[in-house]
Amino acid sequence: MAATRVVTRRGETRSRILSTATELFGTRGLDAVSLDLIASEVGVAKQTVLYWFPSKDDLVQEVLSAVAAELAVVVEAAIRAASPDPLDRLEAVVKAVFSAGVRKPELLGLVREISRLPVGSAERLTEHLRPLVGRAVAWMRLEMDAGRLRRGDPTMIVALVYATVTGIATEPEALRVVGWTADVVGLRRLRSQLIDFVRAALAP
Amino acid sequence: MAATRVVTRRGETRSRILSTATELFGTRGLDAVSLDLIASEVGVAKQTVLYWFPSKDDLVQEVLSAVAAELAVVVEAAIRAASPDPLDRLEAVVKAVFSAGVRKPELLGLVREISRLPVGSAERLTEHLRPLVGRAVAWMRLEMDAGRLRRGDPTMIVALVYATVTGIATEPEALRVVGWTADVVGLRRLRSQLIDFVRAALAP
DNA sequence: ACACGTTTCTACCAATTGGTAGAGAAACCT
DNA sequence: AGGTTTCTCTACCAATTGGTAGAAACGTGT
Repeated sequence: MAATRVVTRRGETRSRILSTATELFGTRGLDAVSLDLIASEVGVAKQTVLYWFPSKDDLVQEVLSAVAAELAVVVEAAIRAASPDPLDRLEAVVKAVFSAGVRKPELLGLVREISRLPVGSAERLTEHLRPLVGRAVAWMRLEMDAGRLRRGDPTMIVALVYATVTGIATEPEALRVVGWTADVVGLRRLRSQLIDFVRAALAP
Repeated sequence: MAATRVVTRRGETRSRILSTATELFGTRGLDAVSLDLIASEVGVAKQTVLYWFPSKDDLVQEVLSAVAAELAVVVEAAIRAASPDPLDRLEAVVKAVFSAGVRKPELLGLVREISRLPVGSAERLTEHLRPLVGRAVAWMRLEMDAGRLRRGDPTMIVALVYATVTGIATEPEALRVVGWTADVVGLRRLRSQLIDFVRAALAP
């Protein structure tokens, strides 16, 4: 029986592999996801994956780059759209990141996995995010000096906000310990408390 | 050549396997750590591991129980030692958990891994932690009613504090993006900012 | 019709995985 | 001493891992 080949647009296979890999890596972890799994999920042979990405490591690198880029876009858009008041701006970013984390858990899941990436492999992610973080720190220092944000070490504060948001957005399982449910109501409640929490922590 | 057997106290091998497994699982993730690795780290054959723990899953379960128990002890001790003022008490707990996380990253690392544990497997951890969380929520509600803590949904607040502390304590790699260094000075600075952050977020 | 580059495939491979079977020490008990 | 239980080992095994070699299908230009 001759295998009937589904006609696809040029390069489409590649991008489908990339997005499937991103999702799987982000939700289950890099080690737990095999090339076979990715391939079967995409509906293709493992060797097709290895044709587009010479090795698993190459695939991981590209996934990390793509994730960092997407996150950067989300944050930038939120900043640009928000009012100049620092707490409003912060709320906009928190909301945007939280929404992204809920819609695509793999985004934050991958960022959170930096710590157990093979050394040097995380560079792809951090290099992409560094300018974003740098600007956030500078901006925060400015607002602190102007008395519109609570005083503190800006770099640590950025890190703390990041830890809080990603921590809360990536651990629905852990939240079930406190009786939280992942429905629409639960999500709204969680988001509103998250924003209150961050606002209270940073109000001058 | 006859293998010379090192004389060990009864049951010592078992506990050595357990603690080594805890450390490896917590720092590298459950999937990334093989029985062979654990065995060689302990200095024993893989089958010795399988003698004490009939399967990898059994080992994981015991590790989770042990971790949960240890965390519970740390938290309880901190609560008992602290002054009754809610913010002081909270600070004591945050300090204790943070210290534990720095001293033994695997503790919080494993808790953080709940979300990607095989379903039902996380129960061991959550069951151990549930009473602790329950008491924390009840206590927080009381203090809120008395006006000594900022108002909010107590369960969500507990979750947020947890997310903040574990997030910041388990991601030294991510912190390097903001130029943080993992030396004594960096750690002290991080801890002080973390406590300020949580205090500010919860002060009435 | 044919050649040629692109894309996907089948067929393998060595290494590693969790796990089984059973032998051989060591300690403990009459 | 001899027997039994406790503990650790060597020797395997089937399944899965990331990866290689190379053939077949496809589209395109001639």
